[in-house]
Amino acid sequence: MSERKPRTGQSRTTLSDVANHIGVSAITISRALNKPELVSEALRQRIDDAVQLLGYVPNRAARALASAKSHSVVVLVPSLSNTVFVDTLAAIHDTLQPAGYQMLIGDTRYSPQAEEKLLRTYLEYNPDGILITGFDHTPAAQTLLQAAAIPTVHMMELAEQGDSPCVGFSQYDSGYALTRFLLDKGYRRIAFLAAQLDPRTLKRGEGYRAALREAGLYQPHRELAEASPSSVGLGSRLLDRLLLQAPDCDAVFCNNDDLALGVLFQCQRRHIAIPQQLAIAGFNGLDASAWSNPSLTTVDTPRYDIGKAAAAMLLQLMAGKAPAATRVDLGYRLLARDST
Amino acid sequence: MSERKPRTGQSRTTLSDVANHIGVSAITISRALNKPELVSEALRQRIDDAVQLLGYVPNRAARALASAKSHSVVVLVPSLSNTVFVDTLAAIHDTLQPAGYQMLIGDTRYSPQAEEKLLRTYLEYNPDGILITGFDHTPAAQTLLQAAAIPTVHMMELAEQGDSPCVGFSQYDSGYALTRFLLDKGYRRIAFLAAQLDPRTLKRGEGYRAALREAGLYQPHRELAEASPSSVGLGSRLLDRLLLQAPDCDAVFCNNDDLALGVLFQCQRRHIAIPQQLAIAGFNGLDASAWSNPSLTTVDTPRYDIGKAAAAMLLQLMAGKAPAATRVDLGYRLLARDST
DNA sequence: TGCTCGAAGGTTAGCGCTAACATTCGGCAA
DNA sequence: TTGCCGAATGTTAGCGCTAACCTTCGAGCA
Repeated sequence: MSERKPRTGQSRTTLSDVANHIGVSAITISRALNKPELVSEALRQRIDDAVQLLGYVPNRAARALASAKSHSVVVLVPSLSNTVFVDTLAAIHDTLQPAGYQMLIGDTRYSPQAEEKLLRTYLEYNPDGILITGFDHTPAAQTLLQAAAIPTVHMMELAEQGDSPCVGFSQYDSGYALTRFLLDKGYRRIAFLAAQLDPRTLKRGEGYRAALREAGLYQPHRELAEASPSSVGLGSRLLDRLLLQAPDCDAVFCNNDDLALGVLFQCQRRHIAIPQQLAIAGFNGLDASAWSNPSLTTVDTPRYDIGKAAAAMLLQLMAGKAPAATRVDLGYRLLARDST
Repeated sequence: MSERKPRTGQSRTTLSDVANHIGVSAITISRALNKPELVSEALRQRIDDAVQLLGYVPNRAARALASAKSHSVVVLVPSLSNTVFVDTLAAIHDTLQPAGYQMLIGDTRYSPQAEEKLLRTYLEYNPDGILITGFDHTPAAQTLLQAAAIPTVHMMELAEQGDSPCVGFSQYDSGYALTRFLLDKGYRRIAFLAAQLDPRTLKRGEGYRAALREAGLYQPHRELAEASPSSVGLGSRLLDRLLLQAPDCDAVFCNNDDLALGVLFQCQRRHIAIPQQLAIAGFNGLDASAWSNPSLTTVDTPRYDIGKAAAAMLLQLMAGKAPAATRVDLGYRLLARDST
C-alpha cells in the first residue's frame, strides 16, 4: 500500500493553481485566457490579477497535446548567413508573429539530405504549417510532406508542374534577362561566375546559357562555378581564374553581389577599368552594390515580399480557406548601374 | 448514455499503434526508441521495422509533458541580419544539435521590451536552457529569468558584477585597443562613427573616449552616432556629415565594417586618399574588409567561438554539472591592414 | 534443490491542458 | 405561471507519452 513518489519536483504554477486561488474551475481560467469573450468581465479581471500575482505561464506542450494544434510553423531555409533568406525570414516573422504562430527555423545548409532530417525532426512538433525553400527535396522528404498532410508553401521558386502552393519568381527568367541586358548593351563575350551551386543558382545559369546560345555566343570556357559558399574573397579569386581561362571576356555576370564586389575589388588591383575593359553585373541587390565605385548593376529580388506573401498564403491554408492564388510570381527588378 | 464524440479526426500513428502492431506494450516501444539498451536486440529490430512501416513520428508535445523536459533551448539575439549573431547562431546550432537539443530562435530587434515579450512567450515552451545576448534586460525580464530557474548563459559581453555565466569579450577593451592602435600610429584627430546604438556599440564608444581622454585628445564633435541599423549606405552618408562638423579629422573609427566600407567608398568618390589623408578602421572582421582597396583595418571578434563556448557551457549546466569556468573571455584580434 | 538476482518487459497513473457535453440561472415571451 | 433560451460556468475524459514501480523468468551458485 506504499504511496508512489510524485513525479514532479517543485513545478511551476499551473492552471488549477490559479483556479484554486480564486475558487473557480480550471477550464474557466483556460477560457479567460484563450477565449476571453466567453467569460464575464468581472471574473476575467480577477483571473488576470491572479495570473499576474502567481506568475502563471501556460504550458505550450500541454496545450498542444490537448488541442492537437501547436501554433507553430516550420520554416526551412538553405542558409542563415545569406541575406536573401534572412530577409525572407524577417518577413515571415513579421507576418506569423501577430497571428500567434511561432517559427521553428531550420537551416538545411543547402543539403536536401539535411533538409529531410530536419523535416523529420520538426514534424515531431506537430507543426500547423510548413514553409520550405524551393522544390529540390529528397523523395523521402516529399513522402513525409505528403503523409503529414500539413499546409505547405514553397518559397523562392515557382512550381514547374503540379499545383503546390508557391511564392517566388522565375530564376531562369531573371538569369536570362540579365544576360539579355548585357547583350543589348553590346557585350559579346560574357562570362558567368557562380558559387554555392544550389538549384536557384543553376537555373539562373541555364537562363544565361539560353540567352547566349540564342545569340550564338555561348562559350563553355567562360563559365566558372565553385561549390563553396559565395563571398567577396571568392569573387576576387574567381576573377583571377577566369582571366586565365578566358582572358578575352568583356563582361561578367556574377551570380551574387558578394562575388561581384570581389570581382570589382580584384579588377581595381589589376588596374582593369570598369566598365570600359570589363563590365560587371551582380545579383540580389545587396546594399553595398549601390555604393561601390562604380556602383554595380544587379537584379533586385523581392525577398521580403516573398516571405510576406508565403506566410500570408500559409495563414490562409492553415485557416482552411482557399488562398486567392496558389502560385504567386513576384518578379524581379533589373537595376542598371555604372558597372555596365 | 450517448457516446461522446471522439476528439481526434484521422490522427497520426501513435506509440500504441506501433505497440499493437507487434503485440507488446507501449512503454516497450518508448524504451526501444529512447533507451534502446533496455530492450533486447531481437525485439528492438522488430520495433524499428514496425516504426518504419507505419511511419511513426513521435509527438514532442506529449513527450515534453510526460517527462517535464522539452529538449529545447531558447536563443535570443538582437538581430538576424547582422553577421555577428548569425555566425554565433551557427555555432550554437552545431553544438546543440548533436546533443539532441532544438533551438528556439528569437530576434529581439535590439529592443529589451521585445526581448521581454519573447522571453515570456518562449518560457511557455518549458525550455531546458536559455542563451541570451548581453546583460541589458528589463527588470521584468530579469525577474522572469530568475523565477524560471532555468540554466542561462549570457553571450557577447562579460558580467561586470555577479556571477552570471557568460562568454564573450570586453567590448570596452576592444574599443580602447583600436583607438590606442590609431594613436600609436600617430593619428591625433580620431573620429568615431556608430550606428545601431546597442549596449555593445556604446561600450566600444566608451573605450574610444577613454583612450582619447587619456591622451588629452578627446573632442565630442568628432563623434557621430545614428540609431538606425548599420549599412554601407549609412557609412557613406555619415562620412559626409562628419566632414561637415569635423573637417580636420585624420582617422575614423567605424563601429562596424559595413560603415567602414561605406566610408571608404565615399572617400573614393570625394577623392580623399586612404590612408594618406584619412585612415579608416572598422570592426568585426567581415569578409569584404580584407579585399577592399585598400584593405580595411578591423577588429576580428570571436563570434563563432562565443557561440560554441556558450552552448557548451549551457550543456554542462543543463546536465547539472559545474562548468570549468562560468566567465569565459575569448578576447579579440586587431587586424592591422592598409587603411591605417 | 532452493534461492537470489538481474535482464526484459508490463501496469498504472498522471504530466497540464482543452473538446465536448452538462448544468445553472436569470430574463422574457406567451 | 410555464417554458424556453442563451450566457456563464462546471464536469468528465482524454490528448500521447513516460516515471515509478511491479512481474516474470531463466541463469548462476551454494
